[in-house]
Amino acid sequence: MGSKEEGNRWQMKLKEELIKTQQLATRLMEVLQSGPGEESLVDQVLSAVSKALVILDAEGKAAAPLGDEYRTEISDLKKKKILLPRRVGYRRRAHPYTCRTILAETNEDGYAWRKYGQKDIHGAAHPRSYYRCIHKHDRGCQATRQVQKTDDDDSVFAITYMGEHTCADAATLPVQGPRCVISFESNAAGQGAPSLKKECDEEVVSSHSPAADSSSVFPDFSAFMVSAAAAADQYDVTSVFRSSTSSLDMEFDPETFNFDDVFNRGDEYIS
DNA sequence: TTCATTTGACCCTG
DNA sequence: CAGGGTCAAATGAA
Repeated sequence: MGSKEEGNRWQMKLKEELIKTQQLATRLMEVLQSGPGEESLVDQVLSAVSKALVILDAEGKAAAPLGDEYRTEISDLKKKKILLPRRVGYRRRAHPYTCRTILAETNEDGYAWRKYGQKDIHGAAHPRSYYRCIHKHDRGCQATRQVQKTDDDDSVFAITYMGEHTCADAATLPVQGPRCVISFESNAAGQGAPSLKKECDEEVVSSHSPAADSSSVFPDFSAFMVSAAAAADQYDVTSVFRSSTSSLDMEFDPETFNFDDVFNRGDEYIS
């Protein structure tokens, strides 16, 4: 095809355009001072562009087309840690979503999760597993969860949900929520409890506090209520619907109530 | 061959 | 610097 010189020219041009795009996205992010959705989108754009630049730089140095031979070379460089692009757009727990922790007998909740990591946690008997929604990439679903067996009971999972599913449809909606042994409430949620991480307005779902969004954790909320009540029959389940101790001081009819509304409003209150 | 999980390294926050 | 969250290559299962 073209000469080496021509190849370099289009690479330069491409790089120029990518840099321009990167700058524009950066400016856009500043302008937006945006909500999570837009910010994450801009992040993705920035990340993609930065990665492209890294690749382009690598390719450019070799000034050769991307043949298998060259790919192997890059792979080798990576192995030797000579060519390791810094993770761009890497943001930990940057999402402003709420966290909810429950205890459940199973880590199955009907959603499709992809495990992306596991860590031994300091002082904990069991490792913590990290899951994200399988639709993170194709639908941009930001929901993640952490699953860890409790120290005192191997059969009970402490599951922390972060973010909500934005991928929900008939194919992904769970048939039934997890069998919940018990769930807690930190009534300090929104009151700045010192133990709560700043970056995560942790809201621990309570059997007493259904007004907090339980639907994202247990889309089949009534099933959750029944199992929770069965597991802890000392709870006055009916009282939860009258509870005024929750962060959302409101009454509702569980038959007709729209949990999505609660969640959305809940976010406003929480954040 | 494809896809999910494992695992070690990277990176951020306190 | 330690601890923990995330990434992505390696590996294994279907």
